Amino acid sequence: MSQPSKYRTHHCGRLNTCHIGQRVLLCGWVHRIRDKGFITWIELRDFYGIVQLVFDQERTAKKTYKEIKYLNREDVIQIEGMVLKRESANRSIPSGEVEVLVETISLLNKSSPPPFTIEKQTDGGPELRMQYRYLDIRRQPIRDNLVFRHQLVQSIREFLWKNEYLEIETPFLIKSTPEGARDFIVSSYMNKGQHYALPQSPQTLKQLLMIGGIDKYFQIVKCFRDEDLRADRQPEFTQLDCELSFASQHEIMEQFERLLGHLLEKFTDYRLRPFQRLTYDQAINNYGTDKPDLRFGMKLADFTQLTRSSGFAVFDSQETVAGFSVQNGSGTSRKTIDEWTRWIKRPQIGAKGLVWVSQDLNGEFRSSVSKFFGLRDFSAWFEKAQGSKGDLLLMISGRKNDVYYQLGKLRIEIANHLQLIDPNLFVPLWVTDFPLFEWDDQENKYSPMHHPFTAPMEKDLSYLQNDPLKVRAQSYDLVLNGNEIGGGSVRILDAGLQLKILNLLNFTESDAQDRFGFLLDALKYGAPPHGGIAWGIDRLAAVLKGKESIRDFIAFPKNNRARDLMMGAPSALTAKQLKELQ
RNA sequence: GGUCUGGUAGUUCAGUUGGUUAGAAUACAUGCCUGUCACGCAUGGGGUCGCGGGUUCGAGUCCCGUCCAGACCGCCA
Repeated sequence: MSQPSKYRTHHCGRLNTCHIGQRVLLCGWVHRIRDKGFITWIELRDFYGIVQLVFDQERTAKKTYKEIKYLNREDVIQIEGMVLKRESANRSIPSGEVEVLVETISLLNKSSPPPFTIEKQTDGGPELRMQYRYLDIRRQPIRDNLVFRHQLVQSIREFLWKNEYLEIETPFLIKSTPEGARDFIVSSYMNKGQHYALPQSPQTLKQLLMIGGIDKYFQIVKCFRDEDLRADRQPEFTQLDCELSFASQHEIMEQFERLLGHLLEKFTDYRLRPFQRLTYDQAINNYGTDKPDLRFGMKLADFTQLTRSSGFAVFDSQETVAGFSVQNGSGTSRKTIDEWTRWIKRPQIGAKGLVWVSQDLNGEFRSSVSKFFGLRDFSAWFEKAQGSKGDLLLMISGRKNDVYYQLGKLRIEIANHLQLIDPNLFVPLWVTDFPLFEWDDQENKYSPMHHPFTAPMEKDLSYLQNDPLKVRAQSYDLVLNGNEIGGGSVRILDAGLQLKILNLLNFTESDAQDRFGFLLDALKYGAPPHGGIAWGIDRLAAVLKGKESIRDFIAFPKNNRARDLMMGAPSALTAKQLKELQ
């Protein structure tokens, strides 16, 4: 047994009927005061929960009873008293059957009135909560999120340790690479005029570990990208980074499917394995996105051939006509359809309009395009979209890529609107067979869909020279409920092929040597076949709790503009600091 | 870089067609209350209507600019 604490003998939230009759010493924050005149209750809160303290004119010493008049919310106090069974229990908290009759109280530290209430449902807005993040962390929901994140990370570590993965730290001060995201730059005082970059991911380093003979590596590590933020994107974020030697794509996927399956079983009601698998093309053609949410239906269907030469210019003039059917949607009001139409015409989505066909329960069709199409057309479309009586068909025309993107977005919007998504459901899947490259319109060049070290599929190697966009990659994404939570690939093993890929990505031979020479060299010295995967830990935690924003799963997040509102970072350097770097 | 929404009491918000002294809830302070648990009741203090300019007899309200916050697009190998 360790020494008894000078501060406390028990934790507030953990007191229960077992402790009745015991004298206890407790510490915590004054959560709420209910002063009834003859009797006063104070809710005392610590990390473990809340317990009710009781003071009254009969049982409490006059001196103590006077002292509590000066207490305020969030004051830090220590009390000594006796645990009693409550006259009227509060079933909504674990300690609700007992209360502590206080004998002595001491004020350990005074608190100013907090700018927002420290409650489950606080009255504070997001900006204020960020500015006083330490107060926000006192609130149960944020504390629960941090506890959950801890448990998640512990479970991942446990699993990987058992499977002989070695946890190795890689450096944060590394060399800047011009591909990919914008680097955060760190100046060097020892090497004036030169700069480190913070890693966007330990990608090259973990490959070098494999070349160094490490068999299985993992790291739970911060990564840094100086790009604009989103609700699910922070400039510094935590990755589970893994790499394996002598492992095929199949084996890597199998292992990490087991890991996610294990986590889902531990933290959710989900039990189903194996995970579904879709190729990139299937994902796009069926769901309009490479990270589909499979918790609901509404698969996309292509109507281009079925609508040709009808005289309806909106369809005839466009590359693609596609859509999906909404089950039991035939009763949808014009007002709602108009809302969806407006939603999809917003500049962020960019559709030109929305065509609808509804079939009521008697099989009668109504449509916004009845002038151009008839019963035979409508029936054929419904059949294609696997719709039936009582359903509503929604269609968009335009350029193929745009149409599928827009339908993908609309599909999710409607599922949310109609509450088709069961929040307790978790549907993971793998997406494979990604293209190795995509065409970058702005820069007018190829860019890697994953990263430049991803191995092409061997059967597609012949396209590399003449039709690089046809080359598929040995890469895979792990998707959960419409969120990309991980991605990985088998890596290029051959220095010559690696150089060739870098050339295709507009690196001259000397650029490639300058930036990635260390890796190209290392590949010449017996690199083992290897590959790996990286997961976004912040996002995984948020998705498992059914939340869109990752900010409440990070103790001290940054805001929309990458600012830390609490400490006021980033900020200007002093003249002295700047001078030292020159 | 762009689109949209918002900024009024410590906090969350309402504020009509431009018109008297800008409201509510909550928080805070004081008092009352014999078992509360979001306790209740009474009273009170609390405002640079983000900032700058313009229109007007008159602006929280209309116009222009700007700053800040949030969501999204671009971006994020």
